[in-house]
Amino acid sequence: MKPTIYDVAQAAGVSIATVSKVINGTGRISDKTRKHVTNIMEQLKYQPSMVASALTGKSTFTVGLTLPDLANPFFAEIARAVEDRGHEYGFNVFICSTDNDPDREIKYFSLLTQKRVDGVIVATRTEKDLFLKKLIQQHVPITLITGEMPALAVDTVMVDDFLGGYQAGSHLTGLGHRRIAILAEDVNTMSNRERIRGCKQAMAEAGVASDERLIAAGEFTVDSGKEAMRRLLELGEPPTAVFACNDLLAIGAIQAARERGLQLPRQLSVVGFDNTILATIIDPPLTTVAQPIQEIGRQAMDLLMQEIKGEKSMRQRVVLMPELVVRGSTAALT
Amino acid sequence: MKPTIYDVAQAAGVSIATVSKVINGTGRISDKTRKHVTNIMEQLKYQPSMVASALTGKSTFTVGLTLPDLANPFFAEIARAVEDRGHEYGFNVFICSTDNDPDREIKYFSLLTQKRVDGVIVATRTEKDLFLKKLIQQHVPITLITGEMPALAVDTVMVDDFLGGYQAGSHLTGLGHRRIAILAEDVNTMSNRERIRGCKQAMAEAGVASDERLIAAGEFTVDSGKEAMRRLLELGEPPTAVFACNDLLAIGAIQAARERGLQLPRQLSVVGFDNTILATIIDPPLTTVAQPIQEIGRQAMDLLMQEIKGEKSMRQRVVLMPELVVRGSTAALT
DNA sequence: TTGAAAGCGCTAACAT
DNA sequence: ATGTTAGCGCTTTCAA
Repeated sequence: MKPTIYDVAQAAGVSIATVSKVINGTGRISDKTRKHVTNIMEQLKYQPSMVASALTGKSTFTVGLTLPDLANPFFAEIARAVEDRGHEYGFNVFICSTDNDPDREIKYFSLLTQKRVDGVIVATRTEKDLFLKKLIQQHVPITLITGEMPALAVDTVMVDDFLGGYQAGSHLTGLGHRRIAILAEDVNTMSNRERIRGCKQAMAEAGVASDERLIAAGEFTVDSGKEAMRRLLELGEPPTAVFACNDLLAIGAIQAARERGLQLPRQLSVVGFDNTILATIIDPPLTTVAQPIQEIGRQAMDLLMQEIKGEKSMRQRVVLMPELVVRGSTAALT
Repeated sequence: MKPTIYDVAQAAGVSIATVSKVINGTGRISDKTRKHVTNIMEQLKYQPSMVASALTGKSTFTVGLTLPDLANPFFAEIARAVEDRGHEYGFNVFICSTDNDPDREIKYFSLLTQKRVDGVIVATRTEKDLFLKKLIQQHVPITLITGEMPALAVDTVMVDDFLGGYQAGSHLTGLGHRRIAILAEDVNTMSNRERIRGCKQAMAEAGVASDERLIAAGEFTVDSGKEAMRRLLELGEPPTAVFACNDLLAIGAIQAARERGLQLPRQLSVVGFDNTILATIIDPPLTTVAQPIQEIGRQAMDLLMQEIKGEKSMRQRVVLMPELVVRGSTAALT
């Protein structure tokens, strides 16, 4: 059996209280006994049980991270960033891919709360924010990322989607494009709506009319982007440029264009969003609006930690700036 | 405060023992009280504390997953597969990216054991298997994936790397290639060694000499592959085909070839390994040796569960078959 | 069929 | 400076 605090107390000839104190560095212990106990602990390879200590009211040093799909490179990168910052705090993270399935969300919700996680970072968003509301109701510290600005008082870190869309739009209009299509994951998510709005704003400022027929929606997949682009290319007057609301869609668009025999970027310019590893892998390399993924993970964790430690009474919203990264998938209209 | 079993007992007018029994479906309880108690629990939104129950000797329903880097698409896909199977068992998974850094490994080891995880799936491998040995020593159930065949009695699920290499090699020689380069992540990992050996075997059988100067090693990154390929292309008699031990390296090779102005696959054939999402995104689409990622995750979890439940005395090694997926990055030598 | 009570490994007053 | 002890929320004999 694993040694307990009793075993080390006995072996050291002290009380368990003393051992507890040297473990936690609390109370006043003579240097001598401290060292002695420390030695014994090492000898016995003693590992304090966090489950026992959690039961006494201390935290579990565990947080949950819910996201749609860990296999999606964007979320994988987010998860890594969150994990890293968590690790610095000595926290572990439970990863929870929900596939946007309410049933999975509920199941994970129940597992997380039963395990008494100290908080959860939510990168999912489903109908009516049911998951979120349940968490709030249970007073679980939360921070929201990758998302909307919900009608709920919750810590949030987000990027300025409008600005990102605007950057994409200006880039394209600046290149002379006037028939600009937009590919969204789902026009109903606030982030996508804002990106679209930003893009349209840039177009309007450049005197470019936006054509609703050039706005297509789908899912967060390459195939969805490809399909949508195919349809757009069949239009009588096809677009000369596309702004896709994420890299996966942008890649689908590129593939569809290739399929049609178009030369990129000469005959079609494509701008993505996210700046995942995929943007550097596709040919031509994707011009895309970069999200500061590291920073998102870091800030999300930081906010959550403050919440957990009760260092903060006010909820806050951190808005990070996106940045257009110009690569080879965009060119001046010829 | 969150309601405890006492609150439920009191509200239901029964003892905590009774409540415990209806929670766990143990003992004999009359249908009437069972329903009554169940109602009360719902009313109070009672969630049994797994930390308390874990303290009484039950398991934590938690496992750890160690991998080099969650942001690497291959490992992200592995993680997702593991998570999914774990979820079916009602388990959560702690993700632990180590960057192959022994310090991080140790820190995670200590966190995982202190939290009394029920087991860990290890997809990392570092010097001297220190991490692994520590786990074994602590009697933590383990299963190894993505890896070697260690000189340790541990459950393992692996793919037949030799066969995978052989498939890649045969494909290339079958296409008429005779100058075949090999890009490895690290010639010292057993899996890479086996892949190389398999490829060489296929070459030998086709009467193709293998040239040690055409074998390059690097890291598990695109850049590393690009760099290695650049050097190979500067050789007096450059290769006409490359077998890369993973998709990232293969992509680097493709990019280096492009950089040189080579037409793919006409002037250079490339075969990867893993069949990650990247293989379908790169242009030309990558011919690659597919690892059955879902199956790996599933089997790993299954083995671990058996181990945890003590249903099995023997350690086993499950060997899965890889499968060559032919796409556009390979062509007959002209 | 139900309940009383002892523990699981630890923390935190409170004594000494 | 160190020890005693009462919990933390649950499971599990063992009685009733």
